[in-house]
Amino acid sequence: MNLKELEYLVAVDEERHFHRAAERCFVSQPTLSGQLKKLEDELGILLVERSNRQVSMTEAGKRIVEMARNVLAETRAIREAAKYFQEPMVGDLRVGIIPTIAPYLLPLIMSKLNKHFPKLNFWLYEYQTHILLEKLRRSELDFLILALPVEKHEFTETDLFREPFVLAVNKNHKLAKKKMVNTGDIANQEMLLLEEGHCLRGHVLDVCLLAGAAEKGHFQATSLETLRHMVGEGMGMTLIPELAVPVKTTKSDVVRYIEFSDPKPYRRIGLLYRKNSYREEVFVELAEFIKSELPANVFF
Amino acid sequence: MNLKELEYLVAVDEERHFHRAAERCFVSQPTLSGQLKKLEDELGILLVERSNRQVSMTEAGKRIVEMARNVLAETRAIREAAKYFQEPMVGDLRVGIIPTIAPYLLPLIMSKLNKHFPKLNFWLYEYQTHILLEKLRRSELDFLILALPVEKHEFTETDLFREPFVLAVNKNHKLAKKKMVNTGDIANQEMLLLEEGHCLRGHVLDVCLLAGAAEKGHFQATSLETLRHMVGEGMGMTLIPELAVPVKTTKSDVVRYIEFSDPKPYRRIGLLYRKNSYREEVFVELAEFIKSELPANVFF
DNA sequence: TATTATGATAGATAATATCTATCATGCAAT
DNA sequence: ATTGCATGATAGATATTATCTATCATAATA
Repeated sequence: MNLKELEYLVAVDEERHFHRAAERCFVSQPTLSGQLKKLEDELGILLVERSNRQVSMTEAGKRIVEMARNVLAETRAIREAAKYFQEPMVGDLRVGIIPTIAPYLLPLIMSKLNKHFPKLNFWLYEYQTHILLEKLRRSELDFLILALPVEKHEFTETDLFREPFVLAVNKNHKLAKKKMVNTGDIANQEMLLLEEGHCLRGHVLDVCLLAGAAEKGHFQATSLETLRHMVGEGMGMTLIPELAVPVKTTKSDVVRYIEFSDPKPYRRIGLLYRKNSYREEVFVELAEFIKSELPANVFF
Repeated sequence: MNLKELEYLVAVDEERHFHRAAERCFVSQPTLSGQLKKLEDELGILLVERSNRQVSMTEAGKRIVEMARNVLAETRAIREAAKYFQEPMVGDLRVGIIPTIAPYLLPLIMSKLNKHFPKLNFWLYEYQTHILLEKLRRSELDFLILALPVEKHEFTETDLFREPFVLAVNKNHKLAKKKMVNTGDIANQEMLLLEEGHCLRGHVLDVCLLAGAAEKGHFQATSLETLRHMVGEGMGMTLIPELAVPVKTTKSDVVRYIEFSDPKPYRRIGLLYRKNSYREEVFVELAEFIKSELPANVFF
């Protein structure tokens, strides 16, 4: 068995055609045929069902081509790791961020990140936590920025900051004039929440349950911005994470944002990457840099 | 890059000596030296630090040798999978079982399993759940028999049976003469429990908390048999899983086992294996067979 | 029945992994 | 300082094998 044979097998699985598969591997069709046959002989089983009209994989072939893909992915990873060791802070970095952080955090840090790590290319992907975790596991992403904890022992967590929640109410609400609120103020209130799937929904719900507030039924929002507009329409109140609060608010704004007095409710935001990732040092350095560039209001 | 180069790298890492490493790979030392150099040239980094007196791995080498090991492990898995497809019900099967099931379940099924699957060699390993899960993840074991659920999304669960708990009391205890008990009977009682680490401890504790019983302090047992003896010594009562109850009990036995009336407390016992394991069919067939051979008292 | 698409086979060639023999280096004992 | 020893590197020859071109075999289709 060798890596080329496995490449040929994968190519045949994907092209379902020996000639095209061979072309893709930059070899002639007899070469590919021969090497594939050699692999089958060595393994003692038929992997590919050939007929003059169509190519298909046997049951064994389907299983083994998956394993072959794993092997090839790992060899790619070796090459990438080698490149990294040649020069650590160079190359592509695929970053996953949850939708309730991305639009508020990225404008604060991206230009600084690009300036400080000029040879790193950041590829940004925005998905909900469960999708990000799956993509991280499959090595489709290199690290994530999301709300902690996630409690997956295959990943390493690094804290970035604690983001306080702020109460968002309509300007006509009786709480709108207060400078500060405490959790007692929202007891027995009904809260607008994000739809299922957003981790923020769960965190806000936790705060609400603790404070004695409940979810306002039939009003689940699909994004934080929708939620904000719903508050603006006077449909209810909600909790907004600090970074999503506009920096400047004027008296004409229909939504008022009111800080909580201590102990403030908050969520932990952090960085997540695969344990023993060879780029661990990069991630740690990134985390340190991001921390140093954050506004003071997320450290309290 | 090819598989042999990776083998040579791993051998050098393990032998820390080019000649011995070459011997292990059945090639001459110049061959190994040359191929390793080729790998380093291709990757563009030094993997092995050579001096006349000692061989050591560079930082990059340490990381990459780990990845190389992964690649080689996966190729071994391909070969094993191929063997499996040649003849599915043949070969070695490494089975992990928790200590509160193994000594009671295995005598009931092992001889029948060996008769029914004569070409399968069962290698049995007894550890607590968290160790088994780690070994399963690392492919050191093929499947587990343990208490469900474990809620690891990388594994597939298959139910085997529901094992009722039975109350074990000393023959002099006031409950000893009852034919049946219900959870009300153990309210406010103190229970002897297994030490931390055994999943059975948690399950029994759940039942106790629900029934209003509490743990008897300072008396944690290291095994189910110790627990049974402690009951025999009159130190207290406990819950014993059905399969651990002796088939025949006589009036002279110091421990009395009393069934619960419905709804009986129970634990789910099942089979666990890695998702997408190519041997899934074997495990499903094994589960079916085990189910068909179990005594009726674990199905209720 | 001829045509076409497809994978298999044969034999030659190029690439390369491997071998043996030897060298270069530096530590250790004298 | 000198010699011997252990160890990895190098050179050149050889064996292995991956690959190529040309051709064949097969079956579906017109």
